[in-house]
Amino acid sequence: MLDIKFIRENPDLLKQAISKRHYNFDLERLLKIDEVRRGLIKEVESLREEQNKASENFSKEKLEDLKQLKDSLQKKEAEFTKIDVEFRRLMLLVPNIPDPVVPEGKSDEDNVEIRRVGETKNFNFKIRDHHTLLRELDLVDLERGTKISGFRGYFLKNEGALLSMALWQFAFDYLIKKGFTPFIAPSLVKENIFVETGKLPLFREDLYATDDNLFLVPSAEIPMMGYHENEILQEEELPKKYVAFSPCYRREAGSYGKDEKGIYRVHEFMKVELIILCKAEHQESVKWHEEVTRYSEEMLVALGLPCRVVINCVGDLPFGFVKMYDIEAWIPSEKRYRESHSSSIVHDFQTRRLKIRYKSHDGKIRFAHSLNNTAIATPRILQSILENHQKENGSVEIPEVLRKYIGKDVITPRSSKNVS
RNA sequence: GGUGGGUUGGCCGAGUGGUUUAAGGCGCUGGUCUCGAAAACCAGUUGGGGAGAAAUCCUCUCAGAGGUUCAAAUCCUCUACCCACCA
Repeated sequence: MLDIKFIRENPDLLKQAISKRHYNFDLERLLKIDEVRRGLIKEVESLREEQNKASENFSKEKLEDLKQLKDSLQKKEAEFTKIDVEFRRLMLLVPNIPDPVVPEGKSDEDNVEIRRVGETKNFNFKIRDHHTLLRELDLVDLERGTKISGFRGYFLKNEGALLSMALWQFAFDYLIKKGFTPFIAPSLVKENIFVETGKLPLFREDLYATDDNLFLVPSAEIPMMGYHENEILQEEELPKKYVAFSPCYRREAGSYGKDEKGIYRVHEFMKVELIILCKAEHQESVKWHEEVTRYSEEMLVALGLPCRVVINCVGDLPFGFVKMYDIEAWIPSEKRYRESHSSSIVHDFQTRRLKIRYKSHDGKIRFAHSLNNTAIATPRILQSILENHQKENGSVEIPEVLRKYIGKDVITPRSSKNVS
């Protein structure tokens, strides 16, 4: 949510943002309602003042006057409530303003490359794609996954399971060294937190709901942003740097037919996510954004995965975000980079809804800025790891940094394994 | 699942319809005193909203929502959470 005062004072900026996003929103109507609402606040409050004063000097003779006063106050309050409900409904539909550097565009195809990191390998043999490697190395069971979970279901097994846990542990270890506090976050979360993080009321079709008014989170961003809901922090406490593991659930509505095979696009996956709460300055947000994006790149480099960073175009920029980078890992079989990470600047869009504030050194209370960034997402990243580290004989070398967690160097094909 | 008790400011805690502008204490901040500190004393100390150039004024905020009343921390209803006991 944006500040209504900001909207009121910068209607043109917001109009630009709305048209840049090709978003349908009647700003004039919001501004009109804001004006009417403020007029009603004034009227209601002056009636209350009158009533407070009259009640202090209560006498039985004036009872009839007081009753009339109460009556007109209640009518005015009802009028206000009606406008206020509409005002708040509209405020939840106002999108965040994209950073001026965000390029125009409709979909991820219009994202713009910023840099490439690492060298793509030239294989001097015919490479296997990750579907083949997963099958031959017996790392995933899609048939039984579908039997149990339905479409896009999967079981990770053998080194597929071990590699996943090693990746989470690797990401945790790496980020703890960078000063992040580790968490395991809840993945069943109340509706209001989804509203406050900007995932509702729009985009309900992307979420799994339960019968208990709880929703399954698409990212630990949701519970971790809720963590400090309704709190006032001290400026010295910032930045808050959190790294959280959680299962993630996405209905992938509207992606029928996309990536139907394999483990790239699934309904349930695991993710290590980091969030940062920092001072309410754009430069501070930018600084941390660049910083945490680099952490993710460094982890990919350590895993031996070439990648590139793209800046997402407006069409691929979520409703509440200001600026987003995707990091895409190299997929040798497709000869292209594919999204494995997202790193975003949110400014105070979520913290304003969540009422996460801090008291700054000048004594003012401000809404903190927030950022979120993928540290590692499994099983998606396995695709890139398996393909990039495959050898001619069909085995896959385990990235050096993960070996200590798994206790072996190479994953060998099932045929040469002693499988029970 | 059932019954009872509870939820008050940063913290503890008083308060059962109208001088409560929420007593008192602790903590914190500033000041006086002091070479400096402690103690003592004085003052300040939740957060939101509206009007205003500002000073300031008004309004809401006692778990949350609604209700009764001229008037609600206080009475009523519902919800959430905590504690105890029962099944």
